[in-house]
Amino acid sequence: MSEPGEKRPSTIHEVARLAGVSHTTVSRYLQDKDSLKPQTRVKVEFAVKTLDYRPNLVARSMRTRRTNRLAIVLATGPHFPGRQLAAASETAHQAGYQIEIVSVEGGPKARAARIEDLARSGQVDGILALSSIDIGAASIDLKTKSLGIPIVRSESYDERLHVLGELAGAAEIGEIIEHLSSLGHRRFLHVAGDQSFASGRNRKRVYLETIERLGLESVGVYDGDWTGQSGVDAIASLPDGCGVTAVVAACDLAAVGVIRGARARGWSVPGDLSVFGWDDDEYGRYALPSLSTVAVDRESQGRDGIHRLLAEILGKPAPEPSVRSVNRLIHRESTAPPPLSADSTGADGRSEVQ
Amino acid sequence: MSEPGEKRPSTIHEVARLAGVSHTTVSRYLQDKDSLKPQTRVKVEFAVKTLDYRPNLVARSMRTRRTNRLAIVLATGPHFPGRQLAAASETAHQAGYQIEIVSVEGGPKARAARIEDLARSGQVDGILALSSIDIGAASIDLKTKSLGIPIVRSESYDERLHVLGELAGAAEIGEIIEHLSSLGHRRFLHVAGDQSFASGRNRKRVYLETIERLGLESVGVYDGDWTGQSGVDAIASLPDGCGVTAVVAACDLAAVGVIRGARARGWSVPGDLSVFGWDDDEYGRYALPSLSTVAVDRESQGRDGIHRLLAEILGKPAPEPSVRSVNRLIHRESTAPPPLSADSTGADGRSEVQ
DNA sequence: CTGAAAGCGCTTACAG
DNA sequence: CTGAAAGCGCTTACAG
Repeated sequence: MSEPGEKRPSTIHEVARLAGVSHTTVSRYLQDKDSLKPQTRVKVEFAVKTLDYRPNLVARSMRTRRTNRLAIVLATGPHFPGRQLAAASETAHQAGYQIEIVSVEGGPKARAARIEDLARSGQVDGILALSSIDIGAASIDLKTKSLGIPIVRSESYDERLHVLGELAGAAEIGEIIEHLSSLGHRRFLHVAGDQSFASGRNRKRVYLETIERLGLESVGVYDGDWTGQSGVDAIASLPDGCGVTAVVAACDLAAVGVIRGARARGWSVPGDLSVFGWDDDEYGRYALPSLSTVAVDRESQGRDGIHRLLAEILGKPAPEPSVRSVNRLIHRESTAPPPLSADSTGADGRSEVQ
Repeated sequence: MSEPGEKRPSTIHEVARLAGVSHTTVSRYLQDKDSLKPQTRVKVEFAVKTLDYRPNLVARSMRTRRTNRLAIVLATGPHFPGRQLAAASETAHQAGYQIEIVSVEGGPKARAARIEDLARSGQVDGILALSSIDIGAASIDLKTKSLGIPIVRSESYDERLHVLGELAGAAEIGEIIEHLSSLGHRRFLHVAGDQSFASGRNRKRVYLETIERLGLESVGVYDGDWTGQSGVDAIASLPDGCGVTAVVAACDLAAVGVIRGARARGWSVPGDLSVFGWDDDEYGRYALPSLSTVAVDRESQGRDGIHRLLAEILGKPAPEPSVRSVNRLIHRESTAPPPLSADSTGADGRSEVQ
């Protein structure tokens, strides 16, 4: 292991010796170069450069009881929150913090345990749980225990304000249905996301409530799992002649599956069936037909999450989100008015050739 | 900051006091419960449980000079290596290591600097750079410097063996062209990936070499950037009557763009134009037409990367990859023999309605 | 099998 | 402006 060229990193003492000062002075230089008299500063500067010295961050943390590191926990899955992360990293770096991403696996219980270990390991100053991870009830346990460091759950602006109550974080599903209704659609299907995720549950609930509120009809909810296959299966499971003309999918991938499933039954999209997704994934922009969807302001989510976490760490009041995060509907080729004969998805089937 | 309910985490000394033993004994208990005599062990066990004690990992690391943490560095981008990460995490956990994911931003220079800082911070025992990140020449600098900890670059099996020489990591491009050629295709187009990535460069090089080797024709290489738009633009840039019948895209997203671009010119896929992607993204499976592509064995990549890193850390010889990683071609609806009249992508254009 | 002592590499009062 | 001393919470020889 100790090979010839392998230098051990130099310590603050070695720098001090080379500079001819005490290690206290070197430490001071590290904290604030201007606290040294110029002549001393030059000597230390030289020694640091010569030895290419970097402070041992573990030792520093041990002494200061701070790490300047923030953990973002998430579950690796089909929907990796890359854009939230990028924005969160940038925000954290600006505040002088490093980000570490920790993926936690297993059930809610195992995940909560892992988060608690992390919180109490002394290795990070705070934890941001992206909303894509579901620690559910376990997060309440975490709250009541004292973990020593703040844990913040990233949520959408709407969820945070609780303004929309039951609609929290899925209000756009209501807008989608209203829009489709205004185009003339009356019979809907929802391909739900994994119900172990809050986002999946909320979208399903808002779907049902909006159908009810507007006096529309639902041919049912297909309990999917965010996959393309669930979209295919949802359509395949529909009885002939059900008369559905619009599908609200919980995510873009499921929506693409719905379109494929529709094609397999000879239904045209959007001729016979309108399909709405959620995510604004890049694929949907180029798909045939391109996908109507919900563009999520992931950057704000990541940014605001870090801001709230930093506020808690520093003991400041929770900040107002800089900009109201906008989850806006994007209308593309997969939605249109329903066919004149509302039963084109009925028993007689195919109204489009290939 | 110090709120009423906020307990400070307990220390090994407090456990020792409660158990009526020395903190040395508690530490010993933490390392190996069987090294204590049963009666003592019970007392310590009780104290640990009562105080819900967790060792401060920062202090432990400081003392042992090991962290049992591995960093995986990557650049956040359109192709997030979720599956490699999941496999890498699992492998690391089995070996008793925690994984931390660090995203490094900026140019190659800035990224290399960030990696060096990390390596010398004492916060991790080793670093795995997923091949999706390009530290290029900077990685050589990193090698020559002594960073104190091992850094391993994750590469595909082929890259590692250097068996294929120039074809490293992109051999499947050759297979794709051979297959398309066997179907009767003669004129090709390559939509290249970002040339600042090794994978982008290799695929382009193998494309050109294979075209040459098989005596085929290329109407050119469109220098793309992994996006769907680059696929659209590549097709739009083609002169009328160029006679191309097959497109080899550097990734699935570009391939989807190509299909959309073809449709915009009235070309049918695969009727007039065959399109091959690379990635086996889930979208391509459900797209219309579904996408022929290359399935990458990302799990093996992640697993093998960690195995090699652990071997270096422990000073063992580099392990043979458990299974030869197989990047296999998947043939779906987007490829077929060329049209009988080979100039269907020519000036007269549209051979398919809608 | 157990305890007293040293020390990992830093930072931060406290003196001067 | 600078230095000597204490200490962050652990682990690990070294004695007993």
